[in-house]
Amino acid sequence: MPAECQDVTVTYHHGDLPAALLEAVEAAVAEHGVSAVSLRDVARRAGVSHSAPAHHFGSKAGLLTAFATAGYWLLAETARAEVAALGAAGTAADAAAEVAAMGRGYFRFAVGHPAQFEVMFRLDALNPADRDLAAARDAVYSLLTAAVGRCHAAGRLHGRSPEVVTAAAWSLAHGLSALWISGHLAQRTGEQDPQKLAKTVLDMFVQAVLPPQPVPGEDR
Amino acid sequence: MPAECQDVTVTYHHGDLPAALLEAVEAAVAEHGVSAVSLRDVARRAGVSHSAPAHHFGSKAGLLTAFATAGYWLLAETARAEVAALGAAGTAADAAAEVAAMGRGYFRFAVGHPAQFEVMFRLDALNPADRDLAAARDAVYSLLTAAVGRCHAAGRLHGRSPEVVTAAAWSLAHGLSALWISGHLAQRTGEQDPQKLAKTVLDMFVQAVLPPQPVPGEDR
DNA sequence: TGTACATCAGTGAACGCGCGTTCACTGATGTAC
DNA sequence: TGTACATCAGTGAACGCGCGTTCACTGATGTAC
Repeated sequence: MPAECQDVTVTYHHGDLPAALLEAVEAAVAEHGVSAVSLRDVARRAGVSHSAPAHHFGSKAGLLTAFATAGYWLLAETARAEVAALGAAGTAADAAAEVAAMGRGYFRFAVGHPAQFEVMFRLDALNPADRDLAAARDAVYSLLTAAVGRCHAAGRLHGRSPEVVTAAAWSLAHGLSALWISGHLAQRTGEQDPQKLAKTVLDMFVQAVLPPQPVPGEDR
Repeated sequence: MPAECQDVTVTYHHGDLPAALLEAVEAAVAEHGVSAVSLRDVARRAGVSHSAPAHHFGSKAGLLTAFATAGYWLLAETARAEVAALGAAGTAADAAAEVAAMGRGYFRFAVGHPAQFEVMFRLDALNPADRDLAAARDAVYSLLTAAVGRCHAAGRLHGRSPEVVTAAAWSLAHGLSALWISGHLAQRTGEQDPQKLAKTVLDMFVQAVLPPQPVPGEDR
């Protein structure tokens, strides 16, 4: 019945049903909100019997946990890509610029995959003890702490604690993402290009909090 | 049946059932998470028939919208109180310090009423066109824009756009709140006192982004 | 002081619904020999 | 090349459940006269 499957030979074995189910979750969340997602709805979207998702993921929480885990990996990839784009021009880049780039990556992922981003932080819907989820989360977090550590080494913390700078940078990127997705920031700032807003805000933060070694008489 | 009602004369008319229902929402959300809240559960907690909530609030979305609206008013009050506490010592305070105080108020509200804070941003569960909700939201937002405006007037924006500073401050406070409530920040920073963490982060932001008129040769 | 009446708060039975989970099953695939 | 068998993906019927909403109702309150 789904249009996109018309020309595909429908077989008993799907091929990669787990992946198809995760895509269906994205669509279902985007359409009806996280609270309205059901295993049966997801199965319907994937064109599969309603008990198939439970077969692969054990339970509703299992399905959402897998979806969130995939989200963290994709977030890590997006942040890394944004940092890599910095170095395209040349050399081992400015550590502070990397922090800003990661913020942009975080934001880009969130805005590009709002449903997934939301599920990642809907803790009451996930299996809290899941190992894979924790590993994916750790991977993302260590990207940020490493970059702040590099700023520290480069003498750009100006006496501030790395933990505090990390918490601030993470909070800023997270808040930007959540408020943009919810529509609040778009409504209040009138800004239409989310990436532009994020870049402006993040650059301001990095410039103010992680300036280069102070030059006497510097103004900004 | 609820213990706290034992010594109260139970009458047919409750007195202030709407308020009691909103308190029950808080408890229900805190216990089972937003997704698991039901009108029937809330009614049960308030010791009232399951159709009473619909009588007062029209629908489930109506109940949650009223809960969120009350949250915005309380948030505004908390932020104002934190600013007022600044002036206790003396005079018309530092505009930048007001921004930090509002951030602390935002955070204090969120941590003190996590269930309410969560519902306020669970847009898919609210009546989006509700007038009272919009008015309460506006009240909160205008507190922040006014404070940033005062910073502007005091020459503390250093050429930055007020809109961008506002977006950054809001995002930072919001991200701090969301990440603390979810437990992520507590886990990663090891900090146990949320207020202390918030104060440190917010002070750092304000000091870096909204410094006093630059003094030649200043370092920090 | 007493009676009538309008108003509104709260009730409880009934409805139809979609849900998550379970379980015995069937169909397809691949490997061993 | 062919047969047997194990494995696992996916099925579909069945279960019991709690839900939101509706609606005719009853109980309490207050006001008019």
